[in-house]
Amino acid sequence: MEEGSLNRAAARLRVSQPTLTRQLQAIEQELGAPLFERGSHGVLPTGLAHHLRESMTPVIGAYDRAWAELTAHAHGRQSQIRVGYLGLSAARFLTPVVGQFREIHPDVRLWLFDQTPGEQLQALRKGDLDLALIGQEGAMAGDDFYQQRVARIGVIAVLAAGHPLAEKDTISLSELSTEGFIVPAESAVPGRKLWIQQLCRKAGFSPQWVGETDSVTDTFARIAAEQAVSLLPDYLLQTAPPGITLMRLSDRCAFWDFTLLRQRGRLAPACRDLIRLIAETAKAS
Amino acid sequence: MEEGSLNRAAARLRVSQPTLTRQLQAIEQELGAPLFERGSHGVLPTGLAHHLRESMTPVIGAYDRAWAELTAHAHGRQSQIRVGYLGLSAARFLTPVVGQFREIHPDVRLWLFDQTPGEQLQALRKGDLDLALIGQEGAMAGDDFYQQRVARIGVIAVLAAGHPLAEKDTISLSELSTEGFIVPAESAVPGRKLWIQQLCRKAGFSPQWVGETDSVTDTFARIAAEQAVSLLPDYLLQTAPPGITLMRLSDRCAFWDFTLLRQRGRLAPACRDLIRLIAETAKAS
DNA sequence: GAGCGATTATACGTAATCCGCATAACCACG
DNA sequence: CGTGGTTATGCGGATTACGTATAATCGCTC
Repeated sequence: MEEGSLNRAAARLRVSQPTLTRQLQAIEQELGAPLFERGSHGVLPTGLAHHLRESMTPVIGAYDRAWAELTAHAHGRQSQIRVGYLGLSAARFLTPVVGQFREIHPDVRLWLFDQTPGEQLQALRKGDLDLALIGQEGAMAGDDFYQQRVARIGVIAVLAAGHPLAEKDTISLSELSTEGFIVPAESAVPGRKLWIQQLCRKAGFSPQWVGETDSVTDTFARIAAEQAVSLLPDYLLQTAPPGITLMRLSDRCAFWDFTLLRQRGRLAPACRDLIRLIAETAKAS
Repeated sequence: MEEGSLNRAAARLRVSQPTLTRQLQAIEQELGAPLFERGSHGVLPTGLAHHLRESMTPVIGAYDRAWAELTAHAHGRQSQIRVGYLGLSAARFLTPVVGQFREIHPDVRLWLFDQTPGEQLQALRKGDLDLALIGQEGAMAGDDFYQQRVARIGVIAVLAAGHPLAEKDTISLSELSTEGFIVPAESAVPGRKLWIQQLCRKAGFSPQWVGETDSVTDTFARIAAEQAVSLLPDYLLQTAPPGITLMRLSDRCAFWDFTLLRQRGRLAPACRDLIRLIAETAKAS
């Protein structure tokens, strides 16, 4: 259209004139109508040609931009990192890291999403997250993502404040063998029930389930109301609400693995730095 | 990504597995990073693959929609017709047609653009118009568009109300031979000056130019102020403002061709109907 | 531990595609 | 009626792309 002549257009496109003629014929045949009218003076665009240019120019632009973004990503120049985390773990593991990371990579946008482990896994599967910070329930993800243990932390028992065991100084897992356990729903925290089950098995008993909840707040409320118990990772130690007593388990074998899941594939430098910072912070604490 | 296996994906895409493997390798090489991690269990998508799907899905969707629209256009199923017209000619030639057309093609969107002939030509060249309704200045478009004379109408002289010739009953072109002519700028109405020049030549004289204007309103104002004259198509006969007298020329050879320009290429049925209606209306009036 | 079933990667021959050169056909203009 | 411009076409060669057959690998089961 700009040259008004297949000859000149072919020269500009670095192909021969017969080639361009045939390519044009192919498109016209596929469309079902001519794009140019030929004459001894050259070619004149039809309305269809104008229409094609108008509608395809933005498509090509969008493609080029997307491709540029993709190659940048492929070469490790990531413009954003999307991290999912469990709200209550952020204070200890994530908050201190954000500032340091921004200093190293001020041009990389850091998105933080407060999500349950179940939501994080779903987001990873959809490709909406690059990194997920969850407990060892990450094992439920199977081989779909890379896993890395960031820290191994203790376990605390959750008791109603008036519970007899709440009066003691220390508590061991076996003392909970006759209690009723409350666990979060499998959809919210996949694998948590299994984890408690295995812990109890090590302590020599099989836990008795008395209910499922949707959130930590809900867990606390029901434990206070129903005199039930549960087990949680110990970063929640300082967050006991009124009516709830949190006690660290004395069992050595009772631990909770803080796990980082990341999307498969090459690790961008920025992402590597972020993971390093998180791992260091977790180890130090 | 949906199948989790090159074998199953190849079957779905109706190609052989080696072919799909090589196509994937080609894209990965061009990107510079793998899209999948291979294993004996099948393939697992990397973060880059997720990114690619996220960014390319809308591009492909936009392409498909644009292509569908294009083939529809190519097969004559046009969803819109964009018509440029000269504001003052609409009442006589275009307004009556719009209603009739809407009855025949209620699903075709009719866009009407009030533009000077110069703007219309420019819009045609950009592909922003399908049809243009102008005077015989359309000849200036050269071979870029199809031309069709819609009607041949008379010419009127524009005189200041106090002008001596304004007192007469009839007027012929030769009586204007000593007057000063005002014409619209070439950019606004290309060819108008040439047309007047040729008319005067037929009448045996060469017109004397005293100024250029940007609009009909401006033309009227300057003619009233400067006692100049001009020539216009006679559909403006009823629109004389105070201080202006409009008189039909008695010369038989003085006429103005009302011309329809249309984009090159196949003529869609809806567009053909619209043109037919315009031509009939013009002929009847 | 051997074998089976599944996976992806590679080798190779063939078929199809695509390109450029040469040339034909056409037109406007002088 | 040639001449310089245009686009279209025939043809040979090089490249590409595909499918079949096969290799290499891995996990699972017996």
